[in-house]
Amino acid sequence: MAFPVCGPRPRNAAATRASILEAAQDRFARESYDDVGMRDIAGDAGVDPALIVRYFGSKEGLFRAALDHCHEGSTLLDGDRETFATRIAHEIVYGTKSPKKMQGLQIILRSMSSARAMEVVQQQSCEQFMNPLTTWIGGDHGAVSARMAAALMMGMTVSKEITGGLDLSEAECRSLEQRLARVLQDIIDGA
Amino acid sequence: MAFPVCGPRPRNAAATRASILEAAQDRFARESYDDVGMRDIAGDAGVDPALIVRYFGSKEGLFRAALDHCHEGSTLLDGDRETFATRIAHEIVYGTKSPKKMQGLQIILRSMSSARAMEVVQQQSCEQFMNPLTTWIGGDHGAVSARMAAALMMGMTVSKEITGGLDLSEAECRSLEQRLARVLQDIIDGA
DNA sequence: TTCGCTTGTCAACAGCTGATGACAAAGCCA
DNA sequence: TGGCTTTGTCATCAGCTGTTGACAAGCGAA
Repeated sequence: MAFPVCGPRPRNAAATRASILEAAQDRFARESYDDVGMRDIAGDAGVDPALIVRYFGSKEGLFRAALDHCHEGSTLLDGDRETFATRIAHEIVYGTKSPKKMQGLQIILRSMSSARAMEVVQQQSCEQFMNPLTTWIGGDHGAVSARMAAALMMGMTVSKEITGGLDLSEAECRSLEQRLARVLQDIIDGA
Repeated sequence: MAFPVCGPRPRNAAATRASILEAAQDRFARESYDDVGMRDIAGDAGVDPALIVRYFGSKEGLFRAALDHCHEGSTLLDGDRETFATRIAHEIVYGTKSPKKMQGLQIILRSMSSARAMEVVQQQSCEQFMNPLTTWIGGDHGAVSARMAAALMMGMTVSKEITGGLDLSEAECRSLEQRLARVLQDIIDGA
């Protein structure tokens, strides 16, 4: 990621841009828009902060680009419809702290309450998350089902975040996984 | 709230303290910890910012006091167990933007991703929200059920927040309310 | 070589933030 | 009255933030 050798960074605009973008994604997935500084991202990418401004215009521009670059609305929906709920439930209960699969969702949740990032979050969460889910579920009650399913997924992520990981026993984790899968499947089936 | 007449505020420590606390609650329920400034709260309360520091020690102290002062874990659970889900569902779907009933929950969600407020949020959300809910639900699967119920409630609130209110038709709102109530009731019943 | 464009770095700025300590006045007690 | 504490205000500070413009160096073209 960062460049170990001293001296200026090798001249490679595309690679540098990619480094910045990746660093931004990682940071924004872990900390809120306000808590992440340009100097933090620049440091991670091994780059001067001024370069970020040149490439992405502003911090908000970088944030938008980072969120844009997460195409997970589709990857999350990849797979059989019958196993959707079990896959998601497993990911939620046993998934790692910062899973690449849900990086976009993490970024959205982290910065949803920052006034500066709000506009970007609103737009992107609709385009990348809610709308794909709604059409994927389909049917007359697609919008309502999508709302509920998204709420459960986001809520569980928030809940984990707030209490610092779900502190449940092994048996409780299994129970949670099963019940989560069942409720989720019922929701998307329109039960 | 603020004092219309010019000149210094009348000398009344208790009332002034209460004014600050109320202003802080309203602000923190609407904006994130980072977005709310001492000067904002002081302005709302009609007080000099320095006075806040004297009464509450620091911004974090004020935030903790504001969150402490919300005893809604109990008020939210007031009422019959059979109608719990319908009450909550109605509140979520048709509740006002900043309901007094869920002010504590709003504050928690707004500032959950701010590093500075994190510690306070973690502690308070357990004491005021998760633990009461867990014991209220009771039984062997109380902890798991509480997790899921809380996730659904928080997730719906987050979802509304992210998309700027749930833009659904009247019929969809009714459908959402009904389905939400049913799912929620099933969760707390351990189905 | 020399020119010109690209890529990266550096120092610095204006703006805002939370916090501090000196100060003024009110109210109370002797 | 005179002195003391409480209550509120003011000016100001150090620290951090995003952003800017000047500067240095790489690198291909003429």
